[in-house]
Amino acid sequence: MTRKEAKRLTRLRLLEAARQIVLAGDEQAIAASAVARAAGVANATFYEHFANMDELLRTIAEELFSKLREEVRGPRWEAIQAPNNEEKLRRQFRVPLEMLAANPRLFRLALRVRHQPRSALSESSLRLAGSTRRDVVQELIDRGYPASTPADMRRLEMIADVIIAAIEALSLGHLSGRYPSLEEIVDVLVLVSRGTRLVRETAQRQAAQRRASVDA
Amino acid sequence: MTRKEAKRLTRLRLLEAARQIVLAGDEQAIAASAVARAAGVANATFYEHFANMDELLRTIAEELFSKLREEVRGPRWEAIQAPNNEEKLRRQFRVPLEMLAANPRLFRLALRVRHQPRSALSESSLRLAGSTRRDVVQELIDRGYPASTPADMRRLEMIADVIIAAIEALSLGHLSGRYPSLEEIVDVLVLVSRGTRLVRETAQRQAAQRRASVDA
DNA sequence: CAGTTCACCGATAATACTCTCGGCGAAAGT
DNA sequence: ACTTTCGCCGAGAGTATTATCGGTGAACTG
Repeated sequence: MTRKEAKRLTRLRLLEAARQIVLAGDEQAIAASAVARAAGVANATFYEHFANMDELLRTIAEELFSKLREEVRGPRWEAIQAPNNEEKLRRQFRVPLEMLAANPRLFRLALRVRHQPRSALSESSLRLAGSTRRDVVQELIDRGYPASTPADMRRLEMIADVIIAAIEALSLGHLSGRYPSLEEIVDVLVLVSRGTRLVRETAQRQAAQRRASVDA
Repeated sequence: MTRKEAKRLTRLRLLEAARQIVLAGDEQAIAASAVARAAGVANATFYEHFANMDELLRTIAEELFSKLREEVRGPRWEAIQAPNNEEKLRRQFRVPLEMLAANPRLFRLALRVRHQPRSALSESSLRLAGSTRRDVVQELIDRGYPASTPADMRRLEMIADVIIAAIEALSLGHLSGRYPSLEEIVDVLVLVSRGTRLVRETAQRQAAQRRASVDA
């Protein structure tokens, strides 16, 4: 079935052309005609594959952002394997930093699109942001942060928001050349997270007290 | 000179119409004709006042973002007046939080536009971001953080970036309804900044040692 | 009061984009 | 081999925008 394959190929060519335009930062005024031109097919052919531009944009947004999510999330087990706690914490910051630095165009796209409710790309970007927050919250719970009351959960979400925002802001500084050394960035992130550990220690003390009173 | 006044008035009407469109989040596809229509003047009249859309956008960007800067920066003296150090720190977080929460459309515009190099609005937004960072760095220096070496300065800029990113991220969470209580947000910000104070204490200890060795 | 300026406007040329329609030619079916 | 399918395309109707040009009448000038 060569015909199906050919169609799949032109669809892929259209998607790839659009991906390049979007990653280059020109997604504002992206036009079906421009995508078709870049893909080397006629204008009308675009509409054989997609009902309109939004449908194509939603497709590539899904691909790009789920890829970014996997890239940032995937190597976490590696971070967890670290020999001691200090190094484990450093890796949990270093791994996402490296991933964002390695995908600057995709990272910048995610930032650009996040606050643009009218864009077809924003929905996927927001889903990515939401799942990242959930992941970080889960990580905090695994590290022993308290999560029993709604107020606890709100605090964990806030801490997660701060950690994510910090990693993003410093990655951006790295990409723009202001902070050339990733290790210096990790130093600051470790420093910042030191304050939040008070939350955990308080919770552990309280848990110990609870255990003691049960024993008594 | 009623004619000059009339002209100034229609210019203001055009600016106000554009401001509303931009703050409503429709700055992507904003058109000269749409602005003229909203301002109640003919299309051609737009070009009596501005050479093109970009010129108008740069004008309102300058106005809006310098206003936002003043609003966030202005009440700082009030924060500094606080009775004790703990309350002073809390106010230094609370004041910008309240300002961002009080200007949600403008705040969201600043976020939206920041990573959009092709937008006529981005330049002003980036200037705002840069000056905010300088302000926060200065604040850290005033609070006794070390700033003698380039590495010190980089660290202060990173800490400032983290503080700003944290305030913005949590303000956004507040606006989206996730964190209804500003006091809970301030709690988390205080917690986070606790870790960075290690930098200051180390510097002060070193300064004390220097003084001691000079005395000796 | 006569002449001039000028803020505004209607009309329009030029440009760009979306989406559809009918046809063509090669692959697929029988 | 003959027919059908279908992926692609050229052309074009419909729509929206930018930017300009000449006209108009009221404000300004002397």
